[in-house]
Amino acid sequence: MQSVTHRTAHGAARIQALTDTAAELFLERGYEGVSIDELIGRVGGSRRNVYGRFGGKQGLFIDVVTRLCDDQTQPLRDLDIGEGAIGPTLTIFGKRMLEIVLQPRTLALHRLMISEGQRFPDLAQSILRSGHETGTAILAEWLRGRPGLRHGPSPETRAEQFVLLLTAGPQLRALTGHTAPVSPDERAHHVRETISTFLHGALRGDNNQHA
Amino acid sequence: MQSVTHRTAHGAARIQALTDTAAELFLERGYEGVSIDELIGRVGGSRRNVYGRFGGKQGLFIDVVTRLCDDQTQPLRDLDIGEGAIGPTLTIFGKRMLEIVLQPRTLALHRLMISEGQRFPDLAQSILRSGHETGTAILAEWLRGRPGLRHGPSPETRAEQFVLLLTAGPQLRALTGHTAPVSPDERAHHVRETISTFLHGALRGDNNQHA
DNA sequence: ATCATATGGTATGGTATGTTACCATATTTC
DNA sequence: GAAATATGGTAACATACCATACCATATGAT
Repeated sequence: MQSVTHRTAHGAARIQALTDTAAELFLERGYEGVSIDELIGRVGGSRRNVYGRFGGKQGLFIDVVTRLCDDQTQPLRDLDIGEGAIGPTLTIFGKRMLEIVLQPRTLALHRLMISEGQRFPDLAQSILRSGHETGTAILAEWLRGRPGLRHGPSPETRAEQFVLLLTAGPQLRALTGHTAPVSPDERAHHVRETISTFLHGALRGDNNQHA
Repeated sequence: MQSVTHRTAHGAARIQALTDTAAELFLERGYEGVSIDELIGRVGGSRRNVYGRFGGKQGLFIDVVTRLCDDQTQPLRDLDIGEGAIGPTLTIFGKRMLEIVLQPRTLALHRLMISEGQRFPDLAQSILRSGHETGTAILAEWLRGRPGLRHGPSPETRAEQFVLLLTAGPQLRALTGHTAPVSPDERAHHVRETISTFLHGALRGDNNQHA
């Protein structure tokens, strides 16, 4: 293990390239699908950059995925849903959220969470928190204190219901190789269907009776 | 490749034990996590049972997972939801479906679908069809021709919405190591919340207006 | 009873991989 | 300018693993 300080400028750039390339490779093929040899072959430099700075393959993986989690959280935090009526607000939120979830990087990170969840339990939870849970928390905060919601489930539960209703289907299809709703029209249609069910339910002429 | 007929009784039992053990190991550790050496070590016999009958590790994996798909479909087909009112019917269906989804085997198969989906695309779709899609198809069939549903999404879409709303959350938590709703009470509560939102929506005093 | 076949057990080839070690060179710091 | 340190490149070590081959034996078919 070498000192963390005293980085050569060239070395710092090398480390940057190392983590960037490692991120792409890990996202594409998972933990076991990437060999240090190939990684070094692409980036250049020597193995000591991996073992000296990250303590090995596992350390590199943890470092890379942790960074990917931060990157994933950012666009969710930037998602400003404003103060409009509930219908338009959910439309804005839904379109943006669906867009983020269906990005190749988000999908790959989600796959990583499930594939390597046994080997790296803490990482799996970090991914879940930085993605899914952050999205629902933002929506829950908006829903809280908002009038007009039916009694029953908490805002957190409502928010999770909406997010799952919105994302789970397309995400599952994308992960299994089916084509997800790719065109903006298809996505808008899906968002509309989701909001309709979420707000009004499937029952016709429902007037607040119980199930 | 040896003849498929002329199986010794002893040999047939050996093959059975081979696929059974392989199923457990693959479900637990994935494709790359299992070595032929360990498999043979547990079951006994020789490697030729793998290479002669299944053509190698990939063949064994495909055979095993295909069988697991059939096993997974069976309890879904046995799920008789009868002809009752929509509320009680969804309760029955929801409880049973949630129970099936949260079984360790179902969870492991779901994880396999996502982990090895790149290496075995056809298998991933088989798993999706035999599980998720079979469940939604059964519910969609029941919903079709049923009066009282709001216009808009098709029965297939409605059924998928219900199934995702019901299963996606607990499944995701279970796959990432969080504790899923394990006690019958927790599950019943989750089913109730799901049905409430699915039937009536989140909006109070909703009287069929559009979003 | 005899022959064909399936099976067991072991050995072997070849490849891939994670990890550590060593030495020469370039770069930074004093 | 000199010492300290980071970095590059290569090699070596130790495993692990898939796949195939070979021969002796047990089992089933005729």
